Amino acid sequence: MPSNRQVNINTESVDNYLKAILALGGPEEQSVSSTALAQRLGVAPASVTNMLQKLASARSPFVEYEKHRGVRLSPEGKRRALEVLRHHRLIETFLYEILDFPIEEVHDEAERLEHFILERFEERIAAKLGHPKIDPHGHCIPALDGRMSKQDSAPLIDVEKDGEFVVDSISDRDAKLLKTLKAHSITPGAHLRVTKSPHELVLRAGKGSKPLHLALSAAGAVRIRSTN
Amino acid sequence: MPSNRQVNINTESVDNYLKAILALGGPEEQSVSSTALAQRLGVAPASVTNMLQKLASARSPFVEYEKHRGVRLSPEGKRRALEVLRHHRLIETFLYEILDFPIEEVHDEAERLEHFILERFEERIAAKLGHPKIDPHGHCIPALDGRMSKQDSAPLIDVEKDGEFVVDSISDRDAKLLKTLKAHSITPGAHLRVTKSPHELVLRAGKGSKPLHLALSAAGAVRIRSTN
DNA sequence: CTAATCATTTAGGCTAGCCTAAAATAGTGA
DNA sequence: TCACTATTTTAGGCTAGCCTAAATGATTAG
Repeated sequence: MPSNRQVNINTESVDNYLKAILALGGPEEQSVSSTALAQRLGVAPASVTNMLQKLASARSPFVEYEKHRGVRLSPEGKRRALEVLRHHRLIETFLYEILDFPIEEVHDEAERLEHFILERFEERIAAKLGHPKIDPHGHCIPALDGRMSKQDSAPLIDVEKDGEFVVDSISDRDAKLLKTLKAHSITPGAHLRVTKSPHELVLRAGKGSKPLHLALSAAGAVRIRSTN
Repeated sequence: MPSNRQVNINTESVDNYLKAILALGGPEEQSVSSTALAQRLGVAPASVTNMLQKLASARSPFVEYEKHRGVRLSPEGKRRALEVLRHHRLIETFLYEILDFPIEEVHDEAERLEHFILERFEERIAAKLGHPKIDPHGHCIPALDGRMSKQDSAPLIDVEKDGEFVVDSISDRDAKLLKTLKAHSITPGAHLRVTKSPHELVLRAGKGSKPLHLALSAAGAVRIRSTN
């Protein structure tokens, strides 16, 4: 009696694992460690191992996983991860544009809703919004087929010398930071003058807005591109 | 060591039980049997008993439950049930009005979403919709404080003699029926001529629409009021 | 090249919510 | 009233997803 029993996998939990692997793997889709996943998802490393084993041994596996060597998305896993990301960003856009949510609140609400909507819902809000390509944080929204244009931007933390840039995007995971940045008019598309000092960056957007002193630790959340 | 351990209750499941008790108890809030609940929720009677015991022994109980005598909502349970009902009906209205969903699809989608939205979301869509009092099926939407105006209508199945009526509301639980009714212009507010025969009702709405032969078994889904 | 450290996996447990089968209770007709 | 039937509850099991503690594997400093 071989142990090919069917294992049921809770979609919500799986989605969260896949999204985390997508995000942590970065654009080069590097393999991701259990610990990194555990930290991001707020669960114990042992729980991650457990789930990865399930994901890898499903009928059509969502991940490629070798013991002790981290995990990568399979093509199927990547497809699903991008689908969830598309849901997430469309919902964020929708909450912001149609329901007038403040920018710093859309992430948490979208996080909750993204698992429970069907294609039809997605289709309708995409249509209602005119099939947007960018969400209110400046992030690309994957197309229906999973294609997503490459980001032509760099994290603010990599800035070498003082200068002027355009804000490309801002991570949605830290609501407080998002609110602070908004209060200083630092939003996607804004022009930004950056002055570097040992422990912080000083940011100035537009003219009327006060300069913002940003700890280097927070500067990874903002991506910029050159003004031209 | 007393057994006063804290029991965690999954909100989604609880919500479904509370909604079912509210619906089956009717406007007089009669006590509801395990079997009726089991049937409506699609679970085994034993599962219902189990859950009712949990609901009744929670810190602030959602139901009043006596073995073998059915179950009623506690004030707290009623409050929550009406809150979920409000969510459900607001979401339905929203899907129909803003996202242009076909009427027969809004129920299932709302069913999925209603558990996962926060007050803030509810608030926004209520505002966006102009604080509607009636959903697209003709059902009252409970107010924020749980108050809901009494239905001044009767089930179509109670019609004694032929006559003309106004469609008050239509149950959203049978998508197929909803679609059929729509095709015959039988929607909330429509004028309806009803002809009774032993096994069916014949319904005619407006002038251009064909008469609909409706089995008595389906006639509980439609509520009517008198034309005046 | 070995020992210490760090990362990861295994083993064993827990809870929620469902199930089935068996036991108990309530209701009813003779 | 008593037995029969239908309803409801109890008892015992299962799975998913989490946990902790212990064991194992990988890596790195001396």
